[in-house]
Amino acid sequence: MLTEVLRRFNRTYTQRIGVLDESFLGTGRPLAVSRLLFEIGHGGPAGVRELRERLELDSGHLSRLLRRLEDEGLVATVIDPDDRRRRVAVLTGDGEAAYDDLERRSEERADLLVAPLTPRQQERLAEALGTADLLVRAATVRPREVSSDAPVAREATARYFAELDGRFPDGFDPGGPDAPEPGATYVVATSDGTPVAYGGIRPVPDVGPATAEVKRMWVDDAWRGAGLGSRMLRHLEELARGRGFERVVLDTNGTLLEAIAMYERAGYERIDRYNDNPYAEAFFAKDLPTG
Amino acid sequence: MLTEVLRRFNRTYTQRIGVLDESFLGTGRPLAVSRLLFEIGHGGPAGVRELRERLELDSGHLSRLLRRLEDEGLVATVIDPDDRRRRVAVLTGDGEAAYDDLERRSEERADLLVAPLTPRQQERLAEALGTADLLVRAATVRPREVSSDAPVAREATARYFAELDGRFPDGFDPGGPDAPEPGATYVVATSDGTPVAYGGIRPVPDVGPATAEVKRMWVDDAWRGAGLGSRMLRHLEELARGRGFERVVLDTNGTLLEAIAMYERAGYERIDRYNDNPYAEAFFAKDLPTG
DNA sequence: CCAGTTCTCTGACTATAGTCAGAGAATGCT
DNA sequence: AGCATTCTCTGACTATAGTCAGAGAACTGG
Repeated sequence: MLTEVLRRFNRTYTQRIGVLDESFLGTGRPLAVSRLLFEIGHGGPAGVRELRERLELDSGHLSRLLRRLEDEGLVATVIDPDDRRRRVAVLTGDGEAAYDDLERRSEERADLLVAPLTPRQQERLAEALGTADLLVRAATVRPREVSSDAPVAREATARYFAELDGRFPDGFDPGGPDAPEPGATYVVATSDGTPVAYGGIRPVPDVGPATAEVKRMWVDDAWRGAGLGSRMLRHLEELARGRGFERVVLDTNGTLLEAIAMYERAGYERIDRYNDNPYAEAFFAKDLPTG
Repeated sequence: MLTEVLRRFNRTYTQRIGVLDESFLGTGRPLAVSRLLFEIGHGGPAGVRELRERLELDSGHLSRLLRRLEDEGLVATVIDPDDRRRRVAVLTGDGEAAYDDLERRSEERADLLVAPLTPRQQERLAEALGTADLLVRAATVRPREVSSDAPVAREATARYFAELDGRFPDGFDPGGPDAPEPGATYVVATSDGTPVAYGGIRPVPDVGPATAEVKRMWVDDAWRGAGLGSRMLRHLEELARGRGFERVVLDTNGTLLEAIAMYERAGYERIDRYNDNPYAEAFFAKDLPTG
């Protein structure tokens, strides 16, 4: 069913919306060059390496595209002072102008495309595309293990703490610097380089035999409702199981209602307090299926 | 707002869903060739002309692509007996197989893409994409005047009558062959060649001075809810206004509730019966703004 | 019947995309 | 210090996409 819809949409897309790419045309620049310009302009200065990965281009190819933008005076490449092998591309003044022009063109195209729709219908379209966007992005994100002091991990942790601080009535204080917990393993899911979901497990032998604790479960606000939390939780459970744990426990605060609902959906049962975490109000456990 | 969503989605699309096009790759054929094969396979034998229009290809380019498929033994082109300048492309046995292979590949890709989502989420995605698809298609459809004996007009009329026949408690009988009404003008909106909305106006001097009647308003079942009916109605009103009419009237059957609701939303008011159409139960009129 | 039009095809290109090997500088590791 | 690795770039290609003019056959409308 879905695949059919997807393919039908694919068709509609290439015929109708795909025209947006043509806004790249009419600028006198080929598509690949415009895309590169767009990518550099989008997130400020960008390392050549990163551009290559994001656009999935061959290094020779990218190099030539960059050269072309340089020749046009739209981009300047400078050597990265931290690693003098690397180069970083920055938009020049003309480059900014060309980027803005690109933005304007694609907005015009988009406006033109949806002009025949009523405001209400445009709203529905925006909502539908937003949902589809979220779900597709969520589907293409994969959790991966990460060291707790990797930049993404630090960023995820900071955002996790910030969210707790915002949601707890009296705020949240992590209490001292973020010390690595012994034996802990962290998992992060990223999209375009920024963390969107995070979580970890660590052994807690004093709570029970073969028991692990789920820590720091966090999902980016904008990504809620796409099942990332459940997937992350399942992933952590699998990870624990693979390391011989037979039971996972976790604690959480009473204000985190969605989280609690999610744990319950995932088969977690309430247990008694097993630690002295002042922020924890609810405690859960789940036996992992062996096999 | 919407344009932002659209553009964000555009990005997601090219990065994630667009990968579906890569299913064309791995077949050893370039994208354009595969797309052509897909297009020919999709709707049975296809005239070269139609293919050129649907794929928006240069005639030389298309000719070469076709030649390539012929050399591979996937397609045979035969002269159209109705017009010996034209040629029609048909899949051979091997072509059918290659087409099926293509279908299978793109389905696999789609499955893989959405595999991490739960069934519920896949449903939501399908619904969102379906809505977006409908609205985008509806937005890119434009009404155009058409002679009442053009094939699309005949098809639309037949489907209109068929629908009435299905919805009226005692069926519907157009009563004799479809005679052209004097002075009537018909408008059709097509998508990929098939009519999706239809309607017409004709002068009815005996009902009132400078008065036109809206006839045969019809919107394809699958396209309801995208505002096509209202757009068609507005288009007909504009047409009437342009021809000097100052008032439009119309009749309809009581079972066509959505239609009645639409007329009321559009500012139509109920009037007394003005004809002896046995199927008509409700009568409406609207004064056209002059200017 | 014939002048103009339509349709598809070929020839002759140009532009764009993409690939692969290897050079030269910088860095990391031991 | 020295060796392997990483990073970007150039050279040398091939493949794909897209354009334009014009030829030749077939149709159409007076």
